[in-house]
Amino acid sequence: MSKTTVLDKVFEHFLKGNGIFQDREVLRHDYIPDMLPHRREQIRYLGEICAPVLKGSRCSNVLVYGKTGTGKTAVIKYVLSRLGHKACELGAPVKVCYINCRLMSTEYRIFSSLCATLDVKVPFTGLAVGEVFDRFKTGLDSRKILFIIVLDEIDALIKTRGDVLLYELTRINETLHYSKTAIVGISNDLRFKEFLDPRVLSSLSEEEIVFRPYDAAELRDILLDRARPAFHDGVLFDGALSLCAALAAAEHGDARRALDLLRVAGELAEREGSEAVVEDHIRRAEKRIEHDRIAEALENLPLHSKLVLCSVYLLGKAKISCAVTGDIYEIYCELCGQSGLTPLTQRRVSSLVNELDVIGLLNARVVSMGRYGRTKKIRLSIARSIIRASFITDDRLERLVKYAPKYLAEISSRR
DNA sequence: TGTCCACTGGAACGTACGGCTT
DNA sequence: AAGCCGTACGTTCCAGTGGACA
Repeated sequence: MSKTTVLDKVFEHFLKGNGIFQDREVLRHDYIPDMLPHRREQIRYLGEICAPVLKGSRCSNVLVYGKTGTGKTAVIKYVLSRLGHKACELGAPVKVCYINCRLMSTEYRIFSSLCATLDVKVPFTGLAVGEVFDRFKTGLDSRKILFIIVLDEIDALIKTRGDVLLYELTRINETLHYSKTAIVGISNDLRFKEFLDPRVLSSLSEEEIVFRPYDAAELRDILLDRARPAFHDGVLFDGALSLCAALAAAEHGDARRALDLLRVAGELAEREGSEAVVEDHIRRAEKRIEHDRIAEALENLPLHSKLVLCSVYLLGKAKISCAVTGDIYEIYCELCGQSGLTPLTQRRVSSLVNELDVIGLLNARVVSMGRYGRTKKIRLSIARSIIRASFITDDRLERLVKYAPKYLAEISSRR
């Protein structure tokens, strides 16, 4: 059968399908609905905090906390978008800039993105950060506006770059004559305040709003609200919806996860030509999401991280389930030799192991083995089959996952 | 109780690179 | 074209560490 025929059939099947979805976009996390159930209190409070800008005064800086999928970003975008409309009606000079600090990982990018909102031109790279900050300040002051800066995932900024940028931003009003700024910081990490300079903290947290996790019943309401426009009538079984809410509630009440589950389950049902989304679809969606997350992480790893992971894989395959840094480094060096690469230093490999631990592909724990030294015990935190399946498609690694390192025999004889 | 192992992890520094300003 | 800057990725150095063992 030619490829075109196969694809034709796929498209035909899709077009003829009974149509599970009415509008699947409603289930994406960046979709902001007209109603945000169970967040009335937070919406009202944030509205009260921001309202002064409509009368030309600066509003307080706000820190917003809550775990992922508790509606922080949605509420803030919702309130600020309404505020923007109202300001427009009244002719109040208000401008809002939303920045995700994890995506804009450097000070330079953050300042240049602030400049972009104000139509101040700065090069993509090449200027000193101080220079970009000065251009931002001058540009802002000349526009005579109230500027609200939303810094989402603000904890990412502190962990990587310290709080110099926040210090500068919180002090900026002292040097502005005609414009004023307010900062809305959003954090998933409740402990992030501990890392802040006290001066920055006191200025940044003039107001605080906490978003507690949703419980299963609340998640159910949210899903119900979204499912109505997302699915055709009678397609979604009640049990499936409840299961979805229960699974997400078990994982710290994450609405984002609940929506993902529902969307993927719908897509599974659609592809199968099912007439309804049932509990089994939800369970399979859960597995699919986890599998995709890992597969994507594996695919995007740099080569040396893949070699480190491959070393742990080979140790696991040889029934050495909990290896130490030294073992892994020996095998990693062997694999480098096999690939004609110069190995990185053990120090660097140790950092790579930590990075793999953070992503959740490895589990690394520092242990002391008495007079046999202090090291890290490292094991895989994902199934070996996933690694094999991913690496086998990579020309450089295909041979290595089948390789039998000489060092393995040495370890086995030692134990 | 002191020694010693096998590292850990912080800090400083080096190199390559892309892109801007002068 | 030279100089400067930020970023990414790496090396080198070294003080610090927890606990088994003599």
